[in-house]
Amino acid sequence: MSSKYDGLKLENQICFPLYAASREVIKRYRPYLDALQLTYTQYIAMMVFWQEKSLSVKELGEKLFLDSGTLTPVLKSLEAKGYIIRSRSKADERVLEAKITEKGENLKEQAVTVPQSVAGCVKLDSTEVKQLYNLLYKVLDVLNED
Amino acid sequence: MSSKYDGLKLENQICFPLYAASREVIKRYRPYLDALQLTYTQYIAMMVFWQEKSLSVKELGEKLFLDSGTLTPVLKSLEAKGYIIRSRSKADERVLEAKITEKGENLKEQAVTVPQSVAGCVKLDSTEVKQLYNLLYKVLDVLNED
DNA sequence: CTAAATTAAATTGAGCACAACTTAATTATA
DNA sequence: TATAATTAAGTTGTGCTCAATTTAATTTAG
Repeated sequence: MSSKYDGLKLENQICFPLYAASREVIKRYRPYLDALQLTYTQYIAMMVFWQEKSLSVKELGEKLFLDSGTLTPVLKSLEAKGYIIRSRSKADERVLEAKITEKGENLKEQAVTVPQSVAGCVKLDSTEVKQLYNLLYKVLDVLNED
Repeated sequence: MSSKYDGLKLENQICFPLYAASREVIKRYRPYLDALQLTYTQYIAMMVFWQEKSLSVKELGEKLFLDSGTLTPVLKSLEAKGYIIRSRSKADERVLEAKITEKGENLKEQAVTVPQSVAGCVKLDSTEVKQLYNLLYKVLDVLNED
């Protein structure tokens, strides 16, 4: 039996399992990230720095889908821990460049086991992971177009 | 060329697109929910009340994957708006029962168009939505087992 | 060249999300 | 049946997340 209210059920809105699964997976990172003294947001920022070495707040924000309101305190915290250095661009004083330090590079060695450890909890086979991955990026790409 | 650090790339961790897509989709709800004077968390709580009419904080928390630390202020806010009433269970004074009001029921009429409006932004076809749905619940079910 | 528009970060304030702890009620056990 | 253990909510404190605003630097147009 269906009604005009069916769309208003939790189990009929894709957005709810997305939201719940996201939080539950992030929770699984916590014990491993606690050992590194990183929050999840600090961790994904460091993942970008391990690849890019140096970038502006705006560039980092585009990669993480976060704005300066979120990133400014996260970057200050990472700088306080000694993993990055923040400095104004000489070419354009509006731009803040964040650059990974030697200490930040070294942290990569300790972080390298984190993804495998968490992957063990999720228990999708490689085909399913690929499917999920493609669907999520399809959603992200469309929403990112605006 | 692959390295032992490949797992530490954003694009190789399922958790990142999950986190980013979740936030981006929720952002699409905002304009519609603003019109109802509801936040997203208040909205998913109301979705449960539209189905269940009355339940305890614990039961609601199990459905939403949220604890009393999050739900207590959300429920107080919904009560302040007149959509629910909170009262202690007579059978067990520890339990707080939250019950939808007439006004809360009426809100459903205004909310009924929200899911369709947002679904339009996501742009997955019905097969893809079903796939995504199944994969997300698979992740949730496994993580929920502990 | 200068005023207006744009841009990049930072700031502010509201509302989660969650861990850790507290309080009060109920249940289990010695 | 005392008391110990457990349970349900609430409280507290930290850290996002985001919208809206502010500040300062740069670019664009008149």
